[in-house]
Amino acid sequence: MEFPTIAVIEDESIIAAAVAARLRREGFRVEVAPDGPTGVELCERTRPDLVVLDVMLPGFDGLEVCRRIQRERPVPVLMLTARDSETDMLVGLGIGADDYMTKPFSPRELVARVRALLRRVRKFPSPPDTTFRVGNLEVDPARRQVRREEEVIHLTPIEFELLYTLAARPGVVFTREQLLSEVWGYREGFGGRTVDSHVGALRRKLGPDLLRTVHGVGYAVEAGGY
Amino acid sequence: MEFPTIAVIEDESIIAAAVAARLRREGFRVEVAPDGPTGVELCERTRPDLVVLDVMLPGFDGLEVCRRIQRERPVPVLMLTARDSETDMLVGLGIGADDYMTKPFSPRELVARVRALLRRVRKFPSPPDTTFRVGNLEVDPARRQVRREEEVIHLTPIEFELLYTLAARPGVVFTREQLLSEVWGYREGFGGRTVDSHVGALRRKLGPDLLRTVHGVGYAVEAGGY
DNA sequence: GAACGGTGTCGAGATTTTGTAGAGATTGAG
DNA sequence: CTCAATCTCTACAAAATCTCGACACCGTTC
Repeated sequence: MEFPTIAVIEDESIIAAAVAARLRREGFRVEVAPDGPTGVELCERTRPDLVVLDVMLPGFDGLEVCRRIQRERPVPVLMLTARDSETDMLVGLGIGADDYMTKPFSPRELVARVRALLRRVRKFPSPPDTTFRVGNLEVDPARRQVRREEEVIHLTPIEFELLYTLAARPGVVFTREQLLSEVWGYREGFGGRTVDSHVGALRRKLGPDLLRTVHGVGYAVEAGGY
Repeated sequence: MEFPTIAVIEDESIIAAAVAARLRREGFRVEVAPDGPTGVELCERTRPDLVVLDVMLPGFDGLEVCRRIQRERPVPVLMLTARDSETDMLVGLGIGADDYMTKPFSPRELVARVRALLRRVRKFPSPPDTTFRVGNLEVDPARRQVRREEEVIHLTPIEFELLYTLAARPGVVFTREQLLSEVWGYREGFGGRTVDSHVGALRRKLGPDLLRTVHGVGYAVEAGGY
């Protein structure tokens, strides 16, 4: 059984990277193109099941790309816009996009909408949000819950996302920058000790041994069930 | 399967050498050019998958180079700048670079960003951060860990980098200068017994036989499994 | 085997990085 | 609007790490 392929057409690499990483982690196959022409070519070649498309692109813009790929065959398009007013304008124009998101957006929201769109066309099942274990914890993305011995541990949204991101690849070290872009989605002028604070919060709630600090690099969850 | 080619356009040879050596060690193919015109010519000829580009170059500067190679075909560009303010200016100008690094930078960070950019384009897989063995040690770059019989040996960031650099080419002798530029990234007015100290620390932690002193030259890891 | 420069080692600051509490901003519900 | 929850970020303390000089020792050369 093949899971859906998503094409991401977006020129700002930091956004493209965050979106792609997130979608891959959720189990989708992802292809990325940095401009209009490449994007169209990519869609022709890989025939994705859904397209995430920035309106503002080098080459020719998102509207043109949308038109061209829809000309080939119908495919759901989720369009990224810079401002709400831009969205209104596009809707007014009757462009064939199926959903819109305004930047900045959270990666989680994007995944939710991708799943919703795919559900709507119902051609493919989305990859499941499987519950998995790390140490003595159960991480349940569908319910956005973490449990220890049947006991639900309350986490805030960001705490959950952070844990989910790290725990999905035990032992792998993530830099603060990577975490910012994967968990928060890129927004600029951002940083400070924010990541550290949330790591601290997780340690308070989950115990001090789950999250390992890698001095000078970043954080990782303990690989060996700690 | 071919791994990506990286073009490095940088006039300070000590930096160019360090960057090239490091990227090659990670498994990339690397081409170097020392000035703008040569750089453009190099890109046309070798069609690299990514360009590392100094802003300050003889001939014509990085901006011009960036424009010219992008005119040919889209290719991710990682730009090196001397100061943060310079980065801000470039971002403001909307030059088509995909990421920026301010000197001095650590070679490790550069590799991380190169990998991130390539992951985005996903046309080519980066060479893997594979775990390898040297003697009875396992060196695991993704986890930034060294293990002996499943036992993790804690190394500081510099210790890890130093070992990684030396162990990646067993038997090859590195001078202190080479190590300074490959491990530390070049900074001037630097030296003293710093390298020796860290070699000492490694010997304490890993045993006295792994690192061989080559009198009057430098250090190497024992080639034959010691 | 004496002289000389290279090397091993220790440890004292200096520096960098991290942990953490809490103020203020922000968001969302009612 | 008010209240509660959550988030960001500053400030400071604590921890980890780094640099480099002093000095003893070693290798090489003559």
